[in-house]
Amino acid sequence: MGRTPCCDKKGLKKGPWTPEEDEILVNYIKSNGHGSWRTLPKLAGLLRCGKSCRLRWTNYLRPDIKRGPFTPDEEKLVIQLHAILGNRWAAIAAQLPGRTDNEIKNLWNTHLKKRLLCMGLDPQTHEPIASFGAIKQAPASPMTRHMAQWESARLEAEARLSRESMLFTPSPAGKSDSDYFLRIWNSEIGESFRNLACREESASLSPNSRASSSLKCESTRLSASNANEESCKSSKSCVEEEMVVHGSDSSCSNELEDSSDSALQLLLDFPISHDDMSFLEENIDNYNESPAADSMVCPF
DNA sequence: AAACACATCAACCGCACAGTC
DNA sequence: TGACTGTGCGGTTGATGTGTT
Repeated sequence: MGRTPCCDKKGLKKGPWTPEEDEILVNYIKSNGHGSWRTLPKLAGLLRCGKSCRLRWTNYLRPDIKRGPFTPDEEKLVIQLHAILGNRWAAIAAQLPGRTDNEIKNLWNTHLKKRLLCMGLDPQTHEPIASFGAIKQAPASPMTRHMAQWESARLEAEARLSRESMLFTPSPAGKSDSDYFLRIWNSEIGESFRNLACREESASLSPNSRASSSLKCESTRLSASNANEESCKSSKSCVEEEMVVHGSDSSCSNELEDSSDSALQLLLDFPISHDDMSFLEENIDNYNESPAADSMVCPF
């Protein structure tokens, strides 16, 4: 039993969108919302299939799209997220406000993949390629992979919710990014990272201090959970709690933006597994310092 | 200036999954 | 419970732009 096509293809236009079509689509969605994508083209008077309309809107016409080249930080973030999520472009895109899955997928296929290859890293596993004679790296443990899968699923769910809420309840200018990351940090995703941190910390402590550490972690976890339930009324305190967990000094900035940046950085820099990520961290620095890496002489 | 190679990115295609009946 | 529908995602393609010979 084959699937029925998403719409009747006869008489429907394909190929690049014209400015007129864009205008029709934008005007329609602004006044009516997209509703059912399948019926949208008919209602809006477009000779396109619903799928095409959805793609055009999400990848190009959406008002929150950020255009222009990726910054080094964004590229670093993409690489780190790819190491965790793999080719789950939508989930990765959700962590980069204003960027689309298509855009990130293109960035990966045209630049980042090549750069990793040139650095002697397998773009899929992010592990050194043996033939490059790179430092031998232990494969990630099954536990790590399992955790990554859970994180991946959680990220995706969180991402979807965030994206939807952002789409329909635009936040004041300049506030969205920080709130966005704080939301992630205080979500289950953040919780699992916090728990990981607790385990890491406990493992390196004596039994006595381990007990107090786990208490501290538990109370932190509960605090974060409560904060989450209360929509994290005090963003700063949420982040400061994480500073305690990570054994970092609590001299974080009072600025909201700085706090959320710290939260994001903690999330990204967190040693999911030293086996998994440490070599990547080292290489990412090199990669950032040599933006022309993709133009290097490389066998790939 | 022309021809060619390569890079980029918008758009399409087909599959998977969740929801509905 | 299974057929069917709608939507989203990831892989791939092809048009266009840019650089090189």
